[in-house]
Amino acid sequence: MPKETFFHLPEDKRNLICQVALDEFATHSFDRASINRIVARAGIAKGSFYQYFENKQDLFRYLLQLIAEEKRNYLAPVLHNPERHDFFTLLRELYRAGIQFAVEHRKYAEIGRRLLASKGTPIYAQVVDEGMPQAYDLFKGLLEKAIARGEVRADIDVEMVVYLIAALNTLLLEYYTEHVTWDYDERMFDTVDRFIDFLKHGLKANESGGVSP
Amino acid sequence: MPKETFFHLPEDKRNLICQVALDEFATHSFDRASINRIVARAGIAKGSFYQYFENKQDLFRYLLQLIAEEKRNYLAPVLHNPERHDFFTLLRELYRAGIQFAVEHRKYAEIGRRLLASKGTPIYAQVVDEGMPQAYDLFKGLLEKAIARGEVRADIDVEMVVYLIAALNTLLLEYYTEHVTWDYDERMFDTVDRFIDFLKHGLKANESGGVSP
DNA sequence: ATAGAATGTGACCCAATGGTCATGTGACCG
DNA sequence: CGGTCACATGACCATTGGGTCACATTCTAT
Repeated sequence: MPKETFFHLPEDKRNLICQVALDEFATHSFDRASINRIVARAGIAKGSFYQYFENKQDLFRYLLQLIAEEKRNYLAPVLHNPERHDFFTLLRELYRAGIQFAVEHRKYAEIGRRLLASKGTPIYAQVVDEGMPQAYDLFKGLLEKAIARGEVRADIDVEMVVYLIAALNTLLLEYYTEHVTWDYDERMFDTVDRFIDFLKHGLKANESGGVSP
Repeated sequence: MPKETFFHLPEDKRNLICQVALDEFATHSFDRASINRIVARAGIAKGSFYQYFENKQDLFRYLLQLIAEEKRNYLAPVLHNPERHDFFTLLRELYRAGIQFAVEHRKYAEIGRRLLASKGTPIYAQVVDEGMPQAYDLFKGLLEKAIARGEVRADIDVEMVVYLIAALNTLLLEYYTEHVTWDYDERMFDTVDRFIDFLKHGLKANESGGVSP
């Protein structure tokens, strides 16, 4: 985490450094992100950078923290009282909130995506091990309750489905932003609904000859 | 692609260089893979390396070609006569073959995974743009035929489902190798079947109160 | 005004990398 | 045997990066 000196800086200078760094990490993998470029763009001396942050990873962790905090603002309302929704509606809201966060914080989303994709690199091992179990536990808890309430089939492999639901979260965002749009509008609701429909009913044609659901 | 000199080498020397390079690219991202390490481990002079390959990317592309050729051996039998299977059985076979390839060629699988995950890096843009449309077109063709034959719901968003089916291919492998095992045995059939079941029927509990399918 | 603390500076350090190039070696041929 | 060609060699080059450090400047308190 940043040193005291960083927090002594005027706010606009702090923001500038963070914005420049966010740009850099959103544009390049961790390995290719360059402190030389960051300091040049932020207009600070390189030595000063090390007065604010321990090292490159320290900066990166700080940014990840900012990102996580902001994302929490989007997810918290949905998770405020999960019992008020059935499982699929809750999932729909979680996915929707995730997309809203991403389209309103594009750089944050890209940094998160790069981080997840960096599995098998040193930075992943050093930074990621914590946040994942929480997300898994959340989905698992929700799924088990939904099974108990009869909303979700009881004959599924819970671990596998938890894994899928979490992964589909990422997939949905990627599909929407790469194949549909970066706008937060009707199409987003459309796309999320189609994903949820797929999750509910699968692909198989109904054998009675009618349309599935 | 490699220079003539590479193919003049004794076969065992060629194989050694390839094996060492495969190790390197399976262990590190493209950016972190080091030619210095490769030549040291292969016991060749660095200058010699550049007599065999144009540069790092040339070597990488050559390895990718080897990988693609080997993978084709696993997929070709399944795709030999797709009409003999219904859509879900065909998909099951494709997924199964993909896992078999991966567990029998672990390094190849890891290199492929790293490459796909490297979206947003220079190497991805330079190497990947071709292979993807083919895979998409394949899945799309199969899906459209399945819809026409009444095996798959006609009310789905084809583009989206093609995207999902392709992505689930990767997810299935990741889930199996990280959460189940690297062995090619009963559990693999089990896991694939559960994935296919999910694809067919989704998660929603059957409203008539019985078990879904 | 002055001293000390806090902060700013950028040249430098060291390591590592991909790639080059002048030279060396060995096989082959006439 | 000498010349030529194909290949091998590893020191070198240029660049880049993360991080350091001796010095400079600014701020604050007395």
